Amino acid sequence: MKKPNARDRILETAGELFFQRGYSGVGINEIIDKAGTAKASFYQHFPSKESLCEAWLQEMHDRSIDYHAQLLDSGMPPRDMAAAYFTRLADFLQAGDFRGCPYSNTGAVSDENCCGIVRLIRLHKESTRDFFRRIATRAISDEARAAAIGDRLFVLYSGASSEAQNLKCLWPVEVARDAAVELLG
Amino acid sequence: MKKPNARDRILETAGELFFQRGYSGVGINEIIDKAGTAKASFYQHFPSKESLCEAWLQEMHDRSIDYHAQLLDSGMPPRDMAAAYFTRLADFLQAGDFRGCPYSNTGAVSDENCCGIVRLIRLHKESTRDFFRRIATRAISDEARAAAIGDRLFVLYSGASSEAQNLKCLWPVEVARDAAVELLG
DNA sequence: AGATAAACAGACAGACTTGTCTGTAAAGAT
DNA sequence: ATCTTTACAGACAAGTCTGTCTGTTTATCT
Repeated sequence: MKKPNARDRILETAGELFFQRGYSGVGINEIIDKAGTAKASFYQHFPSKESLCEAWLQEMHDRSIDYHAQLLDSGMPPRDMAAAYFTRLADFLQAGDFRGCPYSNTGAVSDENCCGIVRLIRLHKESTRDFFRRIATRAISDEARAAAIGDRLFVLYSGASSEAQNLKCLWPVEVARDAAVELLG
Repeated sequence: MKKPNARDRILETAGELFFQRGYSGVGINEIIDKAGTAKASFYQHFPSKESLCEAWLQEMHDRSIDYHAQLLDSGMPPRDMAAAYFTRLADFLQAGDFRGCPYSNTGAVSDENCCGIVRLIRLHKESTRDFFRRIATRAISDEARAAAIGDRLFVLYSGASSEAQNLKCLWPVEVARDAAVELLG
């Protein structure tokens, strides 16, 4: 019987619900019901729904940073790294019912005054761009060309997530993976 | 003094607001206020908010079909067609305060039971994919290869819109355009 | 002029939302 | 044993939302 503290239960439950139905599609009442906590407990740990969202994005971002570092340290050739990344993306999307990128989805419903959320989205996106640039740098000697190819991989990755969500299918990810392999091969 | 009928005013106002702040971020009361109509008039023309959204998506889709046909009939070489398309996308995003793709943004907040909306999003995305495949077919003789490159252009296009929105900048579109030119050149 | 259609104004219902508040129960620490 | 922290339960405020309703005004057509 897992019984972590209330904060962790809230964060985990909110993460699942936010991912599945979007930040604006889930209310606090549902979160605390499913997490089995009282509303007062919620507001003891999070000053607002927005700050809960920030904690969720931050947690995913931390995990993403770990994964990027792990992949870059794996010793694989860059082409295989990119292929592994896209294969994992395909698994992730399929497992999550093609809900796409949580950051982009959250960004689509948060206006400019949610500056904490917007900041985290931008942070994560820039860090993912940087990850792809690092991969490209290992495959391409010309520095400027490597940066351009890295950005290209990043754009392909984003489009693959987005269209897999819209079309509820996997081919955009496969297309992006093939393109990435060609660009790095 | 333009004074179209109430339905047109509602549709135009809703279009601007949906685009700017997202489908779920705009209420009917605001729409009818800004359109200068009564609520009863709204429900005389649209049975629900969802059907208003469908009318909006349909209208944009029709315009998009026209633009695609016009571009394909322009007599430009395929590489220039794609370049023109991405340049226009950049203008569109900049003019609209980097709000990204209305279809993807709407898809991010509509669940599966909004089946009319989901259908239109899928329709539009498939039609855009088809547009890129047609461009690729004119530049690449091998049929299978052309289809694959067309899909790649489509994924680049989607990623460019999405990341231009997230990062509030234009470089993803420029990256996608350069990649498209390379793929077709 | 009289009939018909369309748009007007706006109250209202019912169900949601976030966030605050009061009070209670169960732990662990000194 | 008492004190403090943490969590529980849930009512409540104040506002939002969509959609329905009654009734009035304006315009067009015959």
